[in-house]
Amino acid sequence: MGFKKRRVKLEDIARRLNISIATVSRALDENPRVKKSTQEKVFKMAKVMGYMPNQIAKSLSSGKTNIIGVLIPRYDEPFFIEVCRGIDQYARNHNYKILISSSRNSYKFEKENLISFEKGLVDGIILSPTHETENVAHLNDLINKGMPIVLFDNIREEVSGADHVIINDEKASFEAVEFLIKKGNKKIAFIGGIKQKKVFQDRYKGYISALAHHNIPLYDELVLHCNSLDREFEDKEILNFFRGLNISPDAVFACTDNYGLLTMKTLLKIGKKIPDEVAVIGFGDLGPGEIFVPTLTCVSQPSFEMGQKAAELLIKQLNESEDIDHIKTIIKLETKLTEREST
Amino acid sequence: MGFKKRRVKLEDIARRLNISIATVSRALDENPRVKKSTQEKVFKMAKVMGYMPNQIAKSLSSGKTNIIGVLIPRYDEPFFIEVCRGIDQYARNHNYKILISSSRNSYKFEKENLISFEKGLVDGIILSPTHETENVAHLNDLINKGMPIVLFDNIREEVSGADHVIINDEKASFEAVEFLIKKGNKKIAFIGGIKQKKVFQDRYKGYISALAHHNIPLYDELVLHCNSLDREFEDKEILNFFRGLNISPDAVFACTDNYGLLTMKTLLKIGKKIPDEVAVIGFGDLGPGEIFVPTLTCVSQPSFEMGQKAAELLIKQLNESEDIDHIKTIIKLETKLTEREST
DNA sequence: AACAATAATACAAACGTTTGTATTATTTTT
DNA sequence: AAAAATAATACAAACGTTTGTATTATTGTT
Repeated sequence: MGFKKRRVKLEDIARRLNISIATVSRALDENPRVKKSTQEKVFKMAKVMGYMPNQIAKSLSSGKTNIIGVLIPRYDEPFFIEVCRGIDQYARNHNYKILISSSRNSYKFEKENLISFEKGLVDGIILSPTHETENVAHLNDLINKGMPIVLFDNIREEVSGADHVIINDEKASFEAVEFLIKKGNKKIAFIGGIKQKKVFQDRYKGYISALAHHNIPLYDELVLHCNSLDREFEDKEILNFFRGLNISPDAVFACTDNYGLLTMKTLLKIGKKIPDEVAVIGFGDLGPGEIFVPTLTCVSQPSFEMGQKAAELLIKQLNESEDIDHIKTIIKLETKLTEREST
Repeated sequence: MGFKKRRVKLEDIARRLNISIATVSRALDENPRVKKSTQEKVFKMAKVMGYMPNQIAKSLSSGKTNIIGVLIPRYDEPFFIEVCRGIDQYARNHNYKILISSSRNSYKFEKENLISFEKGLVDGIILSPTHETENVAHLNDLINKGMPIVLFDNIREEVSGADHVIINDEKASFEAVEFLIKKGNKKIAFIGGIKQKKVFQDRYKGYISALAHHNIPLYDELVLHCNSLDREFEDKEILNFFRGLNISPDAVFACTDNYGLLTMKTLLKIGKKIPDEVAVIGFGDLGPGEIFVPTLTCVSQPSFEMGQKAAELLIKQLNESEDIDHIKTIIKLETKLTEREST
């Protein structure tokens, strides 16, 4: 004891069997160029000696790591975790692993992380750019250098060489708000997220156009764009919003599950009955909405599937010939409205 | 266009400057062996040519990847994500990245993932073994091969060479139950998790001994060990439990946040008032308990810190001399009871 | 100006694989 | 039994770094 064993390598097996390294390598690959009986000897010896291939050496030699880099804005958002699960599942089934990083909602960290990915650890990248990403030059650069990239969630259309996986946020919101309208609601509040994010812009557009389409007036007072990046502050922001209202809404369309839950919590706190006095719809549908009392009606977003699709697109890119320009693919997934007790 | 650019490497810089690769390498390292003026030339040229070091080649040469493998039983458990956040933060500050995998609560996948880690991609491993892990030979093997390992959460004391990061589950539970008792409750239900997990065993022990210590009878009927591995089934399991009770509990000690929330939801559904008729305590304290109405009193577990500590222990191991046997360290973190509306 | 001391750089092996080409061994053909 | 065809294996370069040692260039000393 006391000494870490030196790893056994191809050379060790080769020496023990008195054959060349190349033959050992090919034998383990079940390459037909090596005789069946030799192959068996090699396999047996490899097992006896506890051989474990060195992935790093393989990667250097092959130029592939079989690792997908995943960059999300934050960990504590079930949506992103669910997307990661989807990526992970698809990737694993196709012999890829995933390396997850968080940009912590910061452009600076996003760039840093991408640079670390660029150092060759990763064959391709799936990311949701942060809202701070105004300039997408770093992404275009990376793509020009030949790095396959897939964007999801907060996509940036200016990024030309990357595939996109999205949902139709505007349509989904339109339908959700229309649903509220058809239930007879006329003073519908909007709780959005960071304005700079395309998803939230689109959800706002959907809200606006649903109102317009049904000739319902839009009250600016009933619109909140949450700016908090942290769970603890969102809470307060929403409470203050509802406390400060002069118009009393009869429904709320919230742009995330969490906003939906916080809204319900706030409404209950100020003594409103849900759904009798105020109806609430959330967006995302990742579990907690089902636990709350009352349960939360949601726009159900196929998060897991988004991850799978993103991985699928990326792996497809990875298998494309290197000397043909990639043709951008955009996948738009369907949402549906899941009605529960809050409406 | 149409061709991915070949990456520029040290050799390219060397050729352009008419110097040797070794000098370029040392220059970029700011090694004093190279003349200041040369260093500057190299840096400039590296920048001009867009040099990006090849991490894989570095790793092969150095024998270190600066990647920590993290293996958790499931992604959709905020506790594990929070631990990962902690690991990530500490690791990143110490120039390590993390590679997260999920064993999906299966011994088979756990082994598979560990093998993939063993292939040299990872300098060390942090893991929470699944409840299915009866035999820890695979862990001991890995440790004997020299792989640094830190266990957290569902630790296995039989694993001798690995550090542990844990909380005092028994004590935390004892205190939580005692808290309920001191509030005058006498029929306290217990909602536990998978019996095979040490954490749940210990929480159960704490429950038992708190009752015993205060001479409160233990009703087997009031004890549930949830076996569901999936969110959707936990729900039903708990509902059925409460529906089937003959004794009506005046308090519930739930072994996770989620069980606590599901308990509250169920109690509200069957018309109980919380906390007036039934008090509820959860375990973990990772957010959702604060949103629910009423908010959930919890044993607060320092999940993020557990991750940080685990990373700290692992990185310490990684820096230990290779020819000295590692001395097992166990870190026990403190919990505290956070009182909210449910008690 | 010759020599030593030191600074700066170059050379080459190593990390553990893969893979194209060369070589040797075996089988087939005549 | 020799030549040709093919099967099996060995050799060596490559992947992009790092690093110990050898070499060359520069400076200082007398």
